[in-house]
Amino acid sequence: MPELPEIEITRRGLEPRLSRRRIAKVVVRNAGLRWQVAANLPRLASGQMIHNVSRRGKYLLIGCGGGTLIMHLGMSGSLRFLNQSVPAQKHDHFELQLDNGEMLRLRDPRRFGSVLWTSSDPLAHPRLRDLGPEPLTRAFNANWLYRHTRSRTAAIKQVLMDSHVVVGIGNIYANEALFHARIHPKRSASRISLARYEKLVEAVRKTLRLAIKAGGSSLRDFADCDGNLGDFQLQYLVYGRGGKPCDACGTRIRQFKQGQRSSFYCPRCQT
DNA sequence: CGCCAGGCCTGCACGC
DNA sequence: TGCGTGCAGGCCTGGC
Repeated sequence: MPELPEIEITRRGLEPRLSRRRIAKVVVRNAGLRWQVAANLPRLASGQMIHNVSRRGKYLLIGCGGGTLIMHLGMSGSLRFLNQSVPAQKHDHFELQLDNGEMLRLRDPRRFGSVLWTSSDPLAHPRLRDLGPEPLTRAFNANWLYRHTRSRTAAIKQVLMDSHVVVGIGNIYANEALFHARIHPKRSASRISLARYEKLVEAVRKTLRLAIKAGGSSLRDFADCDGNLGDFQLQYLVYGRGGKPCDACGTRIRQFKQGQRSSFYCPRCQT
């Protein structure tokens, strides 16, 4: 489900309600996530005071006094605050019970998500240390993209979705951003000018900001940690619109497979 | 039944 | 030899 906007929406919901709370108990109902949840994680995280909730790419970082809980929502994960008396359902795999009777529960039908614990610098964790810049910071800019694509033959869409180049952009937002930048998803990344990369950087930022503002995209099951749905799917200009007319010129939106993912573009607007 | 779905790691083959 | 790179497969469940 979640790309950067959805994770950021989740983070904003978690921060005020987790900060300065103590983890009373950790419950692992099903350790079989993307990576097996470590057997000692409940012992390490229990009793910890939570200081802050941050985000790195699509990873949520719950910063505690003695370490950091790192969570990834995979394709189908979502987090929800519930009263501890609410019974767990089939795909509820993990929960943090807090010292105020509240509980944060992870639901993830496909189990591509993960829950990790590190007692050292979370940014040095093997899953995080090689990640590219955050797209909403100045470290992500046209020069960076230009430099990193000189020797690459890959298509620009696949480069945008490569978390070593830039984090947080998944299939939906890659499609949408390329439409805004008027760049064909199949265009070789090495054959894009610096000027066009300037446009693309702005398009990525605009797309992500608008999505965050709309509460993210709720296609099937994404909801924030209070169960509220996002609206951004109503603003899609190409994603999921194969065969429908382009908003800008009326040409039919085309769809094709690129690296096993669906790509959508307007053959007239995007070159 | 087959295909599709918001992610991303791993292993392999290739070319420099 | 050792890389960076590109590509396919795999992990899962659910919905159409």
